[in-house]
Parts: sequence; structure tokens; C-alpha cells
Amino acid sequence: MLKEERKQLILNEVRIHNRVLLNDIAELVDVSADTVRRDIKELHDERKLKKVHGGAISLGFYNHNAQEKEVYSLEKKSLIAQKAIQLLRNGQVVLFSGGTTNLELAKELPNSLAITCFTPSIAIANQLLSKNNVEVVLIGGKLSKDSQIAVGGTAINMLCDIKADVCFLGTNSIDFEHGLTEFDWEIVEMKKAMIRASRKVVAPVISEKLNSYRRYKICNIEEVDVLITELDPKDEALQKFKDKNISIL
Amino acid sequence: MLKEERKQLILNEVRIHNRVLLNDIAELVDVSADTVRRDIKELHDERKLKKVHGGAISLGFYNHNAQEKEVYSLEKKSLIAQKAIQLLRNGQVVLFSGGTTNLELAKELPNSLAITCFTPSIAIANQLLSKNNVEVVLIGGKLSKDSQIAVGGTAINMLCDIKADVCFLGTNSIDFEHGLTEFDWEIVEMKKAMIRASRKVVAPVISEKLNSYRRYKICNIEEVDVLITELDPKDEALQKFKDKNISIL
DNA sequence: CAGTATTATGCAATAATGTGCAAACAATTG
DNA sequence: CAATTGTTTGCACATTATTGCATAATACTG
Repeated sequence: MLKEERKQLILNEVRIHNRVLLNDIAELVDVSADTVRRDIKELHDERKLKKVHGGAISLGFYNHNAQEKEVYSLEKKSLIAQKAIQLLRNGQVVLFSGGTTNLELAKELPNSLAITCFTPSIAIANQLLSKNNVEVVLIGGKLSKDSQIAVGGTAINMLCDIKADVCFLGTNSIDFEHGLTEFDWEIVEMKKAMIRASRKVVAPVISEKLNSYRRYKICNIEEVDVLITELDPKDEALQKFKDKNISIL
Repeated sequence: MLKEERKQLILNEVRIHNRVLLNDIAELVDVSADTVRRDIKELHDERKLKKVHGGAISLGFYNHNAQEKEVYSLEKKSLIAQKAIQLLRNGQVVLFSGGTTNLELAKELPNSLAITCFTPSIAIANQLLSKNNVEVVLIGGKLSKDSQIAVGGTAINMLCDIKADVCFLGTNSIDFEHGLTEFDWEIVEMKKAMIRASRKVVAPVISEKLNSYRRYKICNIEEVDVLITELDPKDEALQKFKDKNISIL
């Protein structure tokens, strides 16, 4: 194992878990704790993470700081991401909408997975770029300042030329009666186009967003093929979705 | 086995495995480790991979973590950015290629400036988003892992529909005789299209890049309307460009 | 404040690197 | 064809980087 690889691994652990213990890493990669300490020191000097007694923590963690809720919510998103990854197979074409849940999913894609990803989100494209076996295609167009994704005619035109295997459709609100809804009409148009552009629609949402709705409608709940939440699939909050023939993960 | 074949093989290994060990390659292709070291050094200089102690790793790994910028070079870029900003007027349509100099320019745009910006670079789009009066249009397409900009047919098609007032064309190398040149053919194609898509071509380059050239040609030096460096416009290194009727800032 | 865990530092062994050089090889020229 | 020029390759050597260990200093915990 090359030194640089080790450093990348450490950074990755920090990114995903927000913190690492020095000894865990040492055991994981089978080198002495001294070596890991030196690696962490270097990464610290490079401003890639923050060295602390006993290990290291993410910079963002410290900055965006301290909101327990955010960390909590990150763990949920990470769990959702892990479930979503199970749906993917090498060679597939995958469409990602925007949103932090999808961003987390992009972050946690295994490096070995070889897929082609389309996305109108620069944040997600950015994440996907670091996956060596993922081909990333950016959907262009006018960037919405609020949501940081491409919207408008150009973007929708581009979506019209695509037929993806799976679409991960992040969504603002999901409700049994009102279906998928959003604040912003431009985003609604994009998401409608994304649904048309995919064979299978997967909705990764944290459970807080269940049973809420917004002004504009994307689609009925029946359009969703798979619903992923951080809850146990047997959770009763999900039962009525299951009754509609939606797969629950 | 030809040298170029070897280099191609090394790149391929890096693409697939994210890293290579120098000695593995030496054994695989049956040449001395010294030769492989030299190959890797060349590929490193060509920015195709990152040479590390013991072998090489993929660039994709590194791209995301805010590359440590040399303060030294940053100051030059900042100076160039300030000069470039003087060229801009409210209401203009501006095209940005990729590159760190252009990124610095995007960063330093005054918040009051109201322009429309097209760019195939996610990093630059990201910066531009934070400017309140700038409308950002992302040029979509397959993302090149090396340069992190959209390339290929989709991107070039989109450029064909644009006529911008100004194009800030970052470039790898600029030389009086060889014109503007690049390592990477995909990028060359993009930059050619960007030149076609603009009324005025501005080349912001740090002086180190003057009088160097690479394998592939973008255009002749005459295509450049304005050359911006961190040097004083009266610097004699710039005289011969002035003689070609290129404005110097 | 004592006891334990963690860290910094110097050191030595090993591996990897850069450099200069010469032989082998290829391309070009007269 | 011979001479010339430039490139590529392998080798020897000095230099540098990496790693684990020992030890002293420091930080944390109750």
C-alpha cells in the first residue's frame, strides 16, 4: 500500500464518518500507529483535515459546526446511501437529481463501481469525478442559484435524449396523496423530465420528508418504483406505500 | 514495446486500479525500474497521473481536495484577474474556459457586475454562482477527469449555439510561433469551439507559460485579441505579441 | 495528582529516487 | 553507406524518503 493511498483512505474515512481514530486506521491498513500519525500530521499540514488527540476530524465538521442535528441527519443519509448502492450494477446508466441525500450517495459510491452518471448538479458531478470508474456527464443549462442545478430548456432538451436505467430522484416532499412536490417550478420541470428519461425511479428520502407537501407537483406517488428511507422497511409508516406496489428499502 | 505503448499501459493501469507500483510495471513489461520511473515522471509532467513514492496514483483521487495553491502563483493570478475585470461591462455575455487562472478571475468578479457567463467548468460555475448579479449557464457534456470540464460532442454542440462578447481562454502554453497549445486533444477541441463562439478572445496567462508549447494546437497567436499577464505591459517579453496587434494588459 | 494513553523525537534499516554515464538504437544527412 | 545526431535504456552511485522502534515529553481521565 502506497503512502498516498493510505492518506486518501484516511481522508475518505474522515469525509464519511467525520472522524477517525488513529488506532483504527493503523489496524485497518496494517501499519504502525506512528506511520498513521505521520500521515495525519501531513494531511493536517495540507489543511485536508484537523488532527486531534487520538485521531482526526473533518474540517467541515468543525466549521458547519456542532449542530447535532446535522450529524444525526448525515448518518441517516449515509444509511440511505448504502441501501441505494445495492441497486446499482456495473454498466448501468444512472441519473442523479440534486439534493444532499443524493450528494451523500455520490460520495459513498464504491470506487470499483463502473457506471455512467448523468446529473444537472455541479456538487454531485464534483463528487462523482473522484470515482475512478464512473463516467460523468454533466447536464448543462442555466444554473439555478437556489438549488445549484442546471434548469431550463437546454437541460430539459438534453434529458429528452437520455434513457437511463435508474434515476435517483431527490425530493423536497413526498406524500401519499399529493405525490412528489417542490417549492420551485423550474425544479419541478427538471424532475418531470428526469422521470421521463428513466426506466426506474428511485426516491431516496429521509423520513422527515414523508407526509409533507409543497406548492408544485412533480408526479403521483405511483411513479416511484423504489422508496428508500433510513427506516426499517417493515416500519408501519411505510406500509401504505408498499400497498401501492412501491418497493421499500 | 514502444515507449508510448508503455506509457499508455501505465495510464490504463492507473485508470483501472487507481494506482500502480513502479516495480509491478517494470516486471510486467520487462524493462528496468529506471525506465518505468522515467515514464511515470513524464506522465506526471503531462498531468496524466500523480507520481508518488513507489509508483503513481490517479489524479481523480486528488482533484477534490482543494489543491494546495502556491501563494506565489496565486498573487500573479490575482493580478491578472484584476486586469481582466476591467474588460467587462454590464450586460455582456462571457465565456470562461477552465483553468486556475480563470477560476481566480471568477472568484474576484465584483458582486455588482451583471453579466451572463457560460462555462464548461464545474469549479468555475461554482464560483460564479456566489455572484449575485451573474447568470450562470453550464455547458454540459462528458466530464474529463483530468481537467474537470465538460468535453465532447454535447459540449461543442452547445457552444455552436452561442455568440459571446468575450471569451477568457485559459491555456496551457502559449508561444509566439506555435500559438496556443495543449496536452489534451479533447480540450483542444473545446477551446477551438470556444474561440468560434466569441467575438473577442482574451488569453489570461501567467508569464511562466509564455514561450512554451505542447503537442496539440488550438490556434495561431493572431486569434488572440487581448493577452493578459502579470507583467507590466511594457515588459519586453511582450513586445513581439504587441507587434502582431494583440492588446496587452 | 497519579495513572494511562497519546504524542514528539531521534535513530537505524530498508526501499526508492535522482543523476551522470555509456551502450544500443533509430532517424537524418551528405 | 558512413557519419552524425538525438533518443532510449540500463547501471552505478550518492541522496533522500519511508517506516518501525525506543524513549522522553505531553495530554487526558477520573
